[in-house]
Amino acid sequence: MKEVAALAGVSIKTVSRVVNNEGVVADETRRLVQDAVEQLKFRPNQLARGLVKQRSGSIGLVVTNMSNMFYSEMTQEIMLAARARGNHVLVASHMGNPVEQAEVVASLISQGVDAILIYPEVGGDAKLFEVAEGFGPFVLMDHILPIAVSNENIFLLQSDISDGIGQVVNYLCDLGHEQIAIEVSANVPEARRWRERGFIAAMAARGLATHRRIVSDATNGRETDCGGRAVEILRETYPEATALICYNDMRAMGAVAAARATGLRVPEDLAIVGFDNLAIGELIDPPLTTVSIDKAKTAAAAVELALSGARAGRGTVQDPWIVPVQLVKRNSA
Amino acid sequence: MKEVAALAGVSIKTVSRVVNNEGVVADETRRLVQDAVEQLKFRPNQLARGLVKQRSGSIGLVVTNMSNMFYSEMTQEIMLAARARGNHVLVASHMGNPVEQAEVVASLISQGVDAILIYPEVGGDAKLFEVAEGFGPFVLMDHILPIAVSNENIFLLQSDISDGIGQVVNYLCDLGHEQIAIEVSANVPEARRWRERGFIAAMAARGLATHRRIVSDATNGRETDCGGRAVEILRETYPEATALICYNDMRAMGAVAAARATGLRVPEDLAIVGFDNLAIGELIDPPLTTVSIDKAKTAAAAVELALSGARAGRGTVQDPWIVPVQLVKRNSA
DNA sequence: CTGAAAGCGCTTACAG
DNA sequence: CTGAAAGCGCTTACAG
Repeated sequence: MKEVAALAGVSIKTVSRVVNNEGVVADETRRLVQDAVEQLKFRPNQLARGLVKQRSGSIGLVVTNMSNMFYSEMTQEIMLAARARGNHVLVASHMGNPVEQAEVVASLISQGVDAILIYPEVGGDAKLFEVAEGFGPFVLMDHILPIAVSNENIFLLQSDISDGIGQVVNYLCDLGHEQIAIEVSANVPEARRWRERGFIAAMAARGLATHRRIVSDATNGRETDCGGRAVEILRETYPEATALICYNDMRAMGAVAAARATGLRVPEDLAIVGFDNLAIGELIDPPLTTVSIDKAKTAAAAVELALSGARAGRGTVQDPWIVPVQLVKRNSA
Repeated sequence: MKEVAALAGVSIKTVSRVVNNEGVVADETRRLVQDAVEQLKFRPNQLARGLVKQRSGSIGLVVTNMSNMFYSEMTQEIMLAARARGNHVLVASHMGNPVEQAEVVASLISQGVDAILIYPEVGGDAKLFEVAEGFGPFVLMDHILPIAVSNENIFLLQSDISDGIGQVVNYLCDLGHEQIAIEVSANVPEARRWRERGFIAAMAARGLATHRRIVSDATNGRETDCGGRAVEILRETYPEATALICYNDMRAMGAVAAARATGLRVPEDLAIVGFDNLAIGELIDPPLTTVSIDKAKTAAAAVELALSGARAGRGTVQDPWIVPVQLVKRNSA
């Protein structure tokens, strides 16, 4: 910038003005500066800008594991939404490890991100909030706060899971299913109840009391293996089940593969429903019946919260921002 | 830092010394400073540090589209490799658009990334190098330079595609296939030749001259649809083919789904082979035969080039860093 | 072993 | 319409 100013014969302040297109600059002066900028291939240093403006123009995104397609599809949408508003995104994964999660968040804050979007690992909240104290906006995605938190920098954005479960249950019941199992995650006490509550309520509304909860976390942490385990457990503990609602599409795909491997026809012997509406679900055999969450809309909301914080006027801890959800009927159920 | 210095009763330089664990500091002074750091929950501002050190501690990663699982799996590995060396990663996607690609790269550079890892869109090189002029390290992944470039800041890292194709061809030939088609991308002149050359050479080595190239880019840009189109085109133009080698796993999965939809059994009527060894390939029916690229090793190499540049001593334009590749035999061929 | 000065490349708050 | 000064939060290159 100093060089540009020298070449154009003006002060750096004037260069700053034309580069940022702010204030009033004489047309001729502007042209002079623009020429110098081109000639020197000058590109403003956003780091320096960020230092004085106290905002870096980048937001941090923390996911569990990018290999789970849900996160990669969401990441894609979040990148697009962020870029549409002139921001970058720094991604990191915590791999389901609360310690790693806290470190990664601390590191992102140190790096100067303006906000953090995170799919928190359940059980890591205490450490997380300790590390993020004083920082914000801090947007928690699809998360239920286990503890009362009164931090006006924390925001909540959730898909309407229990409504989704309700749609699934009604659909399965309409199909004639009466023995329905739901797969939930072992180390997710709150989220489990979230799903479970919706499930039990929806079943009760249809006059069904017989159902079963399957806890199937695979020790290796691979989502698809969890789905496979769910089918095994189902055969052992609840063989009369005719339908299985999986925690997400990755697991549902694992469940479909496992069912096939044990000679079960899907959906004739066992109907399987997923959650997330991943693109790949359309391609497997049979195409997956699932609950679609609007990823573009969710991403836009997340970026809105990240950039506007409290001014967004939504998504507070008291009143989470809920994104609606839609059943997609295909052939696995 | 100023506050910490005040609280500890030392100069900010001393605080800097203990925070960065450099130079010599008296034990007592160190303790004083550490206490102040804890009390104030001080976290060094990496932006400021980056400004003076002229390195931000983050590297940019530009992929085509995170929804393609190949990129998300690679992103995961790159994040891990970067973090292992204390770096962050800024991700962006160019969606196959050369203009967007150039903008995204310029923006990343402006943002102060220390290096850029990119899966370049073929045909966008001119614009890309113009925008990246003077910047480096600039690591091009799985890319062939269409033009001679003598820029010591540009590095090349590639999977050994043609060896992979060779392994596939030999495997298919051993299985008895003689009519083999390969799917390539339309707007990828160089990369096309890369694959094609390996393919033709391998076929010739087995004494086979009959083969066919399928160009099947779906207009909507969805990889899986490209694979579907490939099968359609194959039925129309080369029905005697018994095997199809797809450009990648996403396309292969689309091809499997399309084959199934037209009543073709895989692999009995049509053997299908992918490329990339995505996790999901194991789960579809039939499990995908594919070429595995070592993503962790590739990511480590990429980050090495990004951080050490020319000092890595490998991966130059004249002598690209080639990562070996391995056929994974499953049931789709 | 410790600190004062200068500066990284910008912007803010003024003054002219 | 334009510019000089101060400062964002650090580090570098010194001096003591």
